[in-house]
Amino acid sequence: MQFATWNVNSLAVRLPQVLDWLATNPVDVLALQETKLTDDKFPHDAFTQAGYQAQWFGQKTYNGVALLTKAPATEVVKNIPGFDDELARVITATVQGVRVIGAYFPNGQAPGTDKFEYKMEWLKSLRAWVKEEMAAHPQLLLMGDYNITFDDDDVWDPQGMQDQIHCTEEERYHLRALVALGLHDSLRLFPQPPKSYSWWDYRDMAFRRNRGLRIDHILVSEALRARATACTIDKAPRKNERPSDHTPVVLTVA
DNA sequence: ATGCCTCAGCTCCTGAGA
Repeated sequence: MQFATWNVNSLAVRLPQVLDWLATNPVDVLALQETKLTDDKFPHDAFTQAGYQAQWFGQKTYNGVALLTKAPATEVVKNIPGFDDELARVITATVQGVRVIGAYFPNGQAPGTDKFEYKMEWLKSLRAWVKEEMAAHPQLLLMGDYNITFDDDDVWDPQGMQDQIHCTEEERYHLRALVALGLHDSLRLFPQPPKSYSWWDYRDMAFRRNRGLRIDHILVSEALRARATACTIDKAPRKNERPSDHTPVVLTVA
């Protein structure tokens, strides 16, 4: 069984690329972020024709998340229960016995801003809720665009980005606190090429120069870690014409 | 350079992303 996450930066623009990718990477679950579509505009027919059922939760202009699944998705929850949020960032469902949380974590803009404070509050609420979900669902996976790096290995220029957004100690504290619930960073369960990133700026030929960040993650519960056999970053879609600035992360479990 | 690209939209500039 395979799970993947991909921030597509507008599903309206990227739909053909997502369909192409699914045709060659027929994963069981694909979590999308930054669909940037209101729910009435979600292209569910295109996914149905491709053999995927969809659950979606969007809004105008920004944010928006979805889960594409081969098998039916049940117990669907949108956003974080108990956390009042105007922004569409989280979608959760049970698929083939696995609790799947797809999330678009807040960017946070810069330390000291209102958006950074919102990111901290959001992270706190997410953690409380993930803890509850883990108690109810031993087989659990939290994947998406975290907008946080774990450490210097996730950053092309650790010195230049020290204490900058995605790399602050406060953000990393919250990321480690999620792990401390009993989750595992899938990618690092397996050997990876050095300088493995999931996002590259559109500017300055950043992808060609591999000036990137690893900010898209798949965290898995202990029960799912025991089943994991591979985790990879697929850089191929970043080479497309009009690519998303993010590229998919893929987890394989037995 | 509070910029460099890219995307959405009250669209020919601005806000936001990361």
